[in-house]
Amino acid sequence: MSQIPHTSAERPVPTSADVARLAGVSRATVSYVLNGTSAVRISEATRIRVREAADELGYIPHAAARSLRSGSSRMVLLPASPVPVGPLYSRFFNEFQWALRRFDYTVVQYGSLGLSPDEAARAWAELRPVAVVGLGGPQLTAAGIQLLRRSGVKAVITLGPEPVAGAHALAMDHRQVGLCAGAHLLERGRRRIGVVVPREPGLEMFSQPRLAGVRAAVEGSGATVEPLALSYDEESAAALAERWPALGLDAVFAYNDEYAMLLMRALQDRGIDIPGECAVMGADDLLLGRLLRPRLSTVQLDMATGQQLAELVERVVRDPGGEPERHDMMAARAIPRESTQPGRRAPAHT
Amino acid sequence: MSQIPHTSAERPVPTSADVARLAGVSRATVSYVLNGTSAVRISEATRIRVREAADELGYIPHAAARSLRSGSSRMVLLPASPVPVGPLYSRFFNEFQWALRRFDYTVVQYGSLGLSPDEAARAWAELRPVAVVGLGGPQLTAAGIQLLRRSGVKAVITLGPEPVAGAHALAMDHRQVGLCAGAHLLERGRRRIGVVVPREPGLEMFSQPRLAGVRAAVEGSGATVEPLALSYDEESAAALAERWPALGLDAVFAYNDEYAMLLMRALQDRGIDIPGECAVMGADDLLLGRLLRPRLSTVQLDMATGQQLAELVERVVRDPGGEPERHDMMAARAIPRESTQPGRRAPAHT
DNA sequence: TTGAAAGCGATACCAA
DNA sequence: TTGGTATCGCTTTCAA
Repeated sequence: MSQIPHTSAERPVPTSADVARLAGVSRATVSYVLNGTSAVRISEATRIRVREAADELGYIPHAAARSLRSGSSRMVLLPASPVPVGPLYSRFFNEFQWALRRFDYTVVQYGSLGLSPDEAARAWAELRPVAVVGLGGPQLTAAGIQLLRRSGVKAVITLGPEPVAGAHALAMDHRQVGLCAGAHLLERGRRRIGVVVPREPGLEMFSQPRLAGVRAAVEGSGATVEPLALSYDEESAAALAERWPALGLDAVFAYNDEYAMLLMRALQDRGIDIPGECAVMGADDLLLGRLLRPRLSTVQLDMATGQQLAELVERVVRDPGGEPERHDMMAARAIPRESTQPGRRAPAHT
Repeated sequence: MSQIPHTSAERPVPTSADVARLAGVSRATVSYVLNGTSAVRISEATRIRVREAADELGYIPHAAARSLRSGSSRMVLLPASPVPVGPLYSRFFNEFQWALRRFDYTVVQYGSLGLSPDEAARAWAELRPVAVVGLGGPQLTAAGIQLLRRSGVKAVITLGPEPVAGAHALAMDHRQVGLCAGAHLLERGRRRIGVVVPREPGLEMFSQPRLAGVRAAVEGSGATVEPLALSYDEESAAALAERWPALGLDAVFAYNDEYAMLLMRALQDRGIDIPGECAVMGADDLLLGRLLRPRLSTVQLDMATGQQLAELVERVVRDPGGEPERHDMMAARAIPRESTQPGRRAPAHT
């Protein structure tokens, strides 16, 4: 009864039936025109009428209805990372999404913070994506992968360092990072190497392989490796610096450039000379490493390109039957700078 | 004909009809049991039979079918940011998603890199989300918002500094940041203030209001404000430092802590004393600012909590008719450290 | 307490 | 060249 002025907010959302009615054709014809179905020939006049009707109504197809009917969603689901990703990952993800869109996929990130792996997998499966691409480890377990496959997901691809049963893997082997760092420090004559392992949850997936890499690098050299837990705050760094003399280390690989900066500052504040008394090495080659004094030696990563990964997705979706493939797609190399230089004191500040 | 051994990969995805068949009941009963419909009483025996059948088949409901039938998706869509977000935003987003899930929403991020605003809005609308929450500005335009509303989106909420027509706004007014910084620098006796404006695209939305805030702060004080374009790389910073003497500035507000670190290093390398000759101020209160020498003064932001935003979403979805609300939800305050201290030289390095 | 059946929106086969 | 219609998986009203 009461006429609501609501700026027409109550107007129902137009469907293809509305378009058909306005254009004076059937819904089938609307579908043909709007999807450019080549198997059927429609007169130019009708095409135009349909298009105009769709425009006038502001018609937008309903993805759920379409995928229900067609049986496939062309949706690629990426479990969103709960930890802030660095510029490296960010660039990779952007590339990846862009490449997937060229293959006509819809890319969607689904955050599952606070969900158990099983709950998360269930939630993802409800969306019936055609592919799931995520970090392995706690996020994407073997059980979760099985569940996804049962609910019609054609391609499950993990990016983690460890391949997971049942999924294709784009193995970004972070041991390479540790190997590089370890080899570089050995070469510089360091013998007692500390390795920072962040206390922050969710990072074990990267930190453990990096630690293992350092261990592998020093294997048989007589050098020793000492894991050092560190939280990303000043107190933790200060406490570690306090213990430093007792540890008797002459080098430290600090997980990444940010932890390296944190620890290096704490060590310098305790009067420990870098690199004279202790070499410090980071990873990820962030800009900040070049801004520090001494300049921070680091490990640079070449990650897989998003394009490559998108091609893998497309291939696996097309042929879901194949055996899980495993691709190694990470190269690492040491970038020596001042913080690991042998036999000299840090340059004085200007 | 040909029996395919494919590890049962070809097995069709179970539907509620399969569950019904296995449990020996109708699909209606399955729906009642699995959704815990309270209006209908089902005997305990059947409930158990249905649950067991569902478990055995690994049945997972089809979200698209459900939302098609029910007419609403309970999906909240967040346009994903193409630029890597800092720890501040990351924490906020996590909180927000968590809170939304408590309201039984499904949160999905949709990246639209390389899509025009109109194309992006169309792509979002196809998913028929119940709400869209995004940064305003180039991402979410007035036209896009209208399109979304027409396709049934109940709540469109922008987070940007500027409210956009037709959307509710949780205005995070970044002018506050500039105001704080400007006021702090004035109070410290600085008169010629440079303001770094990042050249990186996508940041104007924040950098322009921050600049405007500084301008507002110095209004009438006789102090001057000089915008300084800067890219996030060493060359750009070195070039700016080169021009520094000619600029004759005695303070600079560097957009955020990272740009501040970049510029401060370049200035120090040119032999310019911080804060003696020039005060440097950052924003976002990152850990790295405390690790620099001199320690970096900064502006700390209190962003809206995710809980608050989730409540706004829920409220607007429940009552979509209301006038667009505008909430101001950002407070900022200066955190003075060494890099803006008056009348003294930087402390010597140990 | 349970089942039959309508229908959400879009697509594609078969007829006309 | 175009239209009628069955169908995808699920919810929900109405009957039994």
